[in-house]
Amino acid sequence: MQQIEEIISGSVTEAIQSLYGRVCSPDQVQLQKTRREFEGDITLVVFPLLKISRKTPEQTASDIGEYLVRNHHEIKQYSIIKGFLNLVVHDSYYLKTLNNISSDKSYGIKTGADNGSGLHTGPYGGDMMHTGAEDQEPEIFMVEYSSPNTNKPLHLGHIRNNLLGYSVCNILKATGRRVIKTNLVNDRGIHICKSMLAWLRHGKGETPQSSGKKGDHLVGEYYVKFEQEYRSQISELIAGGQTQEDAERNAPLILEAQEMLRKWEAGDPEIMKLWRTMNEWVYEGFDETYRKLGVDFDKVYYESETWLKGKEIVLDGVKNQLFFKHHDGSVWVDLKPEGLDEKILLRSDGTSVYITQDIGTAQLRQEEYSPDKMIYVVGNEQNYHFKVLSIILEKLGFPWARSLHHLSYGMVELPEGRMKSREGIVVDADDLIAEMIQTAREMSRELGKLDGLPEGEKENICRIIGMGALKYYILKVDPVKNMTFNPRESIDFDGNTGAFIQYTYARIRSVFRKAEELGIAKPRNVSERIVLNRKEKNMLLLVHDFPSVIEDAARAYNPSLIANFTYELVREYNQFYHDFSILREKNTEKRNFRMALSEVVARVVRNNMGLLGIEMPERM
RNA sequence: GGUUCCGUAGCUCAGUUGGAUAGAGCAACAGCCUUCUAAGCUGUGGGUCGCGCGUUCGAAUCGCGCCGGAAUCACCA
Repeated sequence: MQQIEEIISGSVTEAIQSLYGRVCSPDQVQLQKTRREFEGDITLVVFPLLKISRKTPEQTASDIGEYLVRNHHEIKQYSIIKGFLNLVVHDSYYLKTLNNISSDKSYGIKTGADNGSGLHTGPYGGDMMHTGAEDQEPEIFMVEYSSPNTNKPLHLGHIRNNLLGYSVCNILKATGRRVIKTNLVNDRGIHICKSMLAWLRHGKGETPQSSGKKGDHLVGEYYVKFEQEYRSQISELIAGGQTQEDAERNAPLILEAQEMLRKWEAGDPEIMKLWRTMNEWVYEGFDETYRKLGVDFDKVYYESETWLKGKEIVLDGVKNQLFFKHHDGSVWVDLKPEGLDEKILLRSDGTSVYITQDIGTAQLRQEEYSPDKMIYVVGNEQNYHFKVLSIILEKLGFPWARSLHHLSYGMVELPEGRMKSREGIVVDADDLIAEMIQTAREMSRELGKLDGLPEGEKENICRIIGMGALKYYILKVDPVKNMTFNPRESIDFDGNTGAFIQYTYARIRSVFRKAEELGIAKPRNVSERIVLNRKEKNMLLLVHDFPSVIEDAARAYNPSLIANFTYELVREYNQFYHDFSILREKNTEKRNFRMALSEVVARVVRNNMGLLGIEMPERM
């Protein structure tokens, strides 16, 4: 409600000045949307002003209401309920807004997000956002997301990560920031050695080509095989009298894997060759999953290329006495002054740990891109890690240390509880995607709505619906919260779902196809004298708010705000669609208005869903 | 045990600078298609906003203390 709120807020200040001869502070002028059950669009809460007016709430509200109606033609009338001054904004104001929006193809979107989801691009035409900031260099955001290990395929947790990261990037772009999407692939370490070892022992030369398996799944199978074998070795050792801990440390398989890691770090040609080969298989698999998910990256970092960098920085830190060495040669940082514990930075054998590598990568990113802000989309299980990382970078004196932001998101749980990869209770990303699309196919066949369309088009629509359902189901939830993934519910197409939103869009498109059939031209401009009904006004209010919702979502790194806003808008539209005719409206001015309104709603819906990475079907 | 996060209808979730009688969807039940797409719309029932105290004209929202759940505190990543 940016514009009108600014107008009203300004005139309330005026009113107070003129009525009571006092200046009030901006935070005393509290405006909000009028609740549904009362007449009005915007409500002024008068309680904070009573100290100034020294009158009753009713009298104060009445004074101000009177002033506003007299001095501002946008305000049509007012009513007072308790301490709430409800203001009715003139319909013509909203109609004017509609005309502005209609002619501004990039309404609410400052810079086109070139994500291939049909976002309207172009310069921002309106003047509702960021006034005065247009000349400044845009801020650069580097957003890291996905960051998989290369020993197994992507699962449901990665899906939330990828969708969140990708969507946040779109939203940031839409508010005019420059964004560099980045992925940090954990391609080295003990985990991949486990897969490699199991493959050497049992693989018999199996390749994706020879087996017809997707590369990441193939490698993942060997990882599972390793874990199984390792566990049975542990059991044997425990049966032989060892403690759990000793058994885990002494099992021959783990020793062999560790030996392999040492060889890798020493650059053993045989091991390197196998490592490259198996990682290549995984990348081909990942690429396919990313493509299906519709996410991509501008820059990919590999841990194997950055891990040494962190080591250098840490060793410098030792020289400068920021860190210290234990007798065994391991390097630590003391975080007790910060209320934390000591944290290891280099192992006693000199090899680097996870956080070492992250220090190096951060520095590398600064050298290459000098971003204003570095966002890490990483699960909340790593909250501690990122807290420590920030403190260490600050200790090291990097001026950009404070530009790190951990976009922490909650776990995805199944109705039965947490996913456990060791017990095979995981939702595989590829399986899930296939299942969603399959359900969309079955649903479409049942409803028969796509009958008669070419097979390819049908398939594409089902893909759009299935993926939309999945993406919406995940993105509508506030990132900070743990969420339950209920497979049955996720493929639901009723209610607050992606399909419901897509359906609304398809309906509007259908109206316009019909209009074309009937020879009804799209209106260019809408009369500003029309009397609006409740539904129409509600929608205009929402559309009017749209740019500020995107700003909020960008500020909070929270796509769910956009999802929920869009849901509210389409719910309103469906009620309107049910209660009123568009093309059959006899009054031409009204018909034109409703067409223009529908067109704008469709556009906002499409743009918003594009920010979530969700495509819109022309029919469904 | 320390730290951080979460707790709203049977279930999944909204509710964001503190504002009016806390909202949706799912599930259940009852209705609405000769019409621009019924993947829709309408209605009914369903709440100690985890509990308590405090701040305030006003608290789901802020503070403190409990209770419950999750994560984390590794020479794993």
